[in-house]
Amino acid sequence: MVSNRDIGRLLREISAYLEMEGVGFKPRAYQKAAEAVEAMEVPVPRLFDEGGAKALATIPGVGKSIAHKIAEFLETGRVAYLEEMKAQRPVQLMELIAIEGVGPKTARALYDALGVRTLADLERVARQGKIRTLRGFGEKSEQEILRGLDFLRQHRGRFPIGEAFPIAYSIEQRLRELDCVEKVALAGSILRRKESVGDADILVISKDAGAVMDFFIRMPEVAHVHGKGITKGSVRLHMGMDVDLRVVSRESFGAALNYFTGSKSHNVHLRRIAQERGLKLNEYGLFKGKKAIAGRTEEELYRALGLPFIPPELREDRGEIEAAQEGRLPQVIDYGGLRGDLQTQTDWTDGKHSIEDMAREAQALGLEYIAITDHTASLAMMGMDEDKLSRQMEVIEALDRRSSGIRILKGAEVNIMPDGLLDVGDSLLAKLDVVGVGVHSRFHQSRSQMTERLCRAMRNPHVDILFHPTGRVVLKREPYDLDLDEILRVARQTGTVLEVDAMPDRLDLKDEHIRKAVEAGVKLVIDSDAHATSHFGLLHYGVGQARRGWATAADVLNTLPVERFLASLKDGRKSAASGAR
DNA sequence: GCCGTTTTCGGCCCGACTGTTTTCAGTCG
Repeated sequence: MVSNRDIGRLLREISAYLEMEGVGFKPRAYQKAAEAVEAMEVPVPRLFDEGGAKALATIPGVGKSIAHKIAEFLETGRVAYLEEMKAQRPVQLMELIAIEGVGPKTARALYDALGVRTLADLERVARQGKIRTLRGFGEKSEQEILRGLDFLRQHRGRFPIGEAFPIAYSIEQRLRELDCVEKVALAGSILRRKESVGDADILVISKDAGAVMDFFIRMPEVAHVHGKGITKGSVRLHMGMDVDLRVVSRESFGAALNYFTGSKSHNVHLRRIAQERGLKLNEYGLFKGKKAIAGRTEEELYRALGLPFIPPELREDRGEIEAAQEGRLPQVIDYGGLRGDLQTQTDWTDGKHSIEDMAREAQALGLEYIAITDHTASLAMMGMDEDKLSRQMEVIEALDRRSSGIRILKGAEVNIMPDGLLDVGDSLLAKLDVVGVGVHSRFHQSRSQMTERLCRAMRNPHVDILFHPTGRVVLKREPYDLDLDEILRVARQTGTVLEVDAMPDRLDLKDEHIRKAVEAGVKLVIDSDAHATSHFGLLHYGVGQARRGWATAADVLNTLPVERFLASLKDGRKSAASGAR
């Protein structure tokens, strides 16, 4: 089953190879087409089934040529055009450019001069000191590449939750529909909502294990079957991830779910507690001697151990068991708990859809308010200058007056300059409902510079929210070097809200940072950072992340109705005074 | 390769930053 994401990836790959060849403008066309495909609500394969290549060409940014390549991909699983380019320069380009600082041109230079085709080749020539001898490269670029390789290696074989979850979820849904399946559940680190996972675990109860296994290993996304028995099947998917399926008994379901969900250290701790009570805990149940005293459900299991149910997102043995024993386990925020979204981009800058479309979709998903936060001027690629922002504010006001059922707030994603000043003047900021600020350049400042930069921005009395506060990218880039304690102190002092960016490749703040923020009494919001209507559906990743950070609804301001939300922002008194009340 | 109330050719988000140069190419957002 080919997803829009798969097609997007294909188009990006073609774009990268074209860029490596130094072709002009085409890479950009494929890039845009990839973005459009990924932003589509309708599955592109269905579009193709119903209307052929002609229907594909109705996608904005997809013309005749790209439509035919998508069609070829859907029909044959490959694209000759891409294969030819690969034959021309047989480098594993997507792997190589996954390293930060390495792009298609660098990959080409390394191939042409040193024959680098794979990450292993790259590491070898870097260690041999050959890269620094090339024209245009030096010692620093060689070090940078080695650092990038190191980072990649630490995360090898891991998949961002944004890739792993949809596939696992889709498999779970299909298993659920089988007649022979009584119950099915996702387990493992996906259930714990870890930001990246190594594999997917799925449990089922079934009278006909053989039939379930047969279905499982014949799913269209299966590339290789590692093994298939009566209770366990294991496959490798085309996208590289392994999925394990286990058929368990009704009596053991809760125990198995607990065992396979982990984390390992959480389980070890639970088994120790069982031991202290003269019990034995394993994947089949909780036993007193030979007699099972719990195991059908996780609730039952925890209760028998003298504990309240501990949500999977908390099971890292980071104090959750002690908290549960002492009755101070937090009531973490619900997946349906958000009423608003405070970071959305539209076609006024780099978003795909109009303000109206975004508002309509947000409303359809049950949100009560959204802030439109397009980029500001100094983002060279696309930002709005003050005139354009002013015009947009008028448009938003008019739309908001006309709309019913959803409140549309005037906002901006204001750029924080290297010195901590903003690229929009205070008088205009004062007129916005929601001012978000973020860093988009000069990531490599010193720790003290970056810390002071963010603190200075937060001290601006109009700044409400610090967007994606640490700049990290899952499996690709560590947070900026900054003093988080100082950031939290100033956030608390100034009443600045920190964002949990729900985009699955950002998930910024990290879970441990959220927990620190919660402990410091700093308020949070969870935002989609939507650049298309389909992105509102990603908010649950942010909620999962917040749950991993022990955040309750009270810690997350966009669980509030809109007026109370606005009133709890830094300049809330202003809003409350001027707003309808 | 795509697109068009400046349409079927000639444009295509572009500036900051870095490391390498001594005027620039590549990457990033």
